[in-house]
Amino acid sequence: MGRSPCCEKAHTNKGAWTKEEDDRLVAYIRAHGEGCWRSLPKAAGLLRCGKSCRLRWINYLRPDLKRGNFSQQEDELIIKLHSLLGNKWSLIAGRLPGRTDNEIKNYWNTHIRRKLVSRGIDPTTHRPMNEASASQQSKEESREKCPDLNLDLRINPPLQNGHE
DNA sequence: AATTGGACCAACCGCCGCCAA
DNA sequence: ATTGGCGGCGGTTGGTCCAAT
Repeated sequence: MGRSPCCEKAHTNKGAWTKEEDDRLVAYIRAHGEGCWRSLPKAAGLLRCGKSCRLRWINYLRPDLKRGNFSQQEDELIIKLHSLLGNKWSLIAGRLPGRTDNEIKNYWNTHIRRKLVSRGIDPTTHRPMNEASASQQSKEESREKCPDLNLDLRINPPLQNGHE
């Protein structure tokens, strides 16, 4: 038997969020902060599963989100970080203030991947298409190529926005 | 004007690691 | 030492928009 579902699916909404649901979620988190996602929906009066609330908040409702087009600098940074970290979107997002892992993942898949391919660069290995091998070595090389990048990755405490 | 195919993006699914019991 | 619940992550899907035909 698999693990039990994270919530009572029969009593939860799915799909796009309504304005009212957004308002409820924002109001609740402003008042109580990000706490236990599992119990949040009930406490906030939402017919959603906790995971859905968390995702909506992190990817869309958080007040510190930048949104809008990616700048050229962000573009280059994502490519550099991806060459070093691979598909570790959350780590990459941690280096781009105001951007979410989901947003970066989408942006990578729709824009950057194609851009690299059109340049003849393999988006997985970050090497010219005709030398698909030696990906491990490439990581070491790119580390040397990007000494400006602070790769001392660490976990920071959550931003204290003083949930107004 | 209608159709269609691709691009984009929000949201879901399923797995994994951590940690408390 | 084991187990089950939870949060978090990456992959994927599905709906919407828009440009090309």
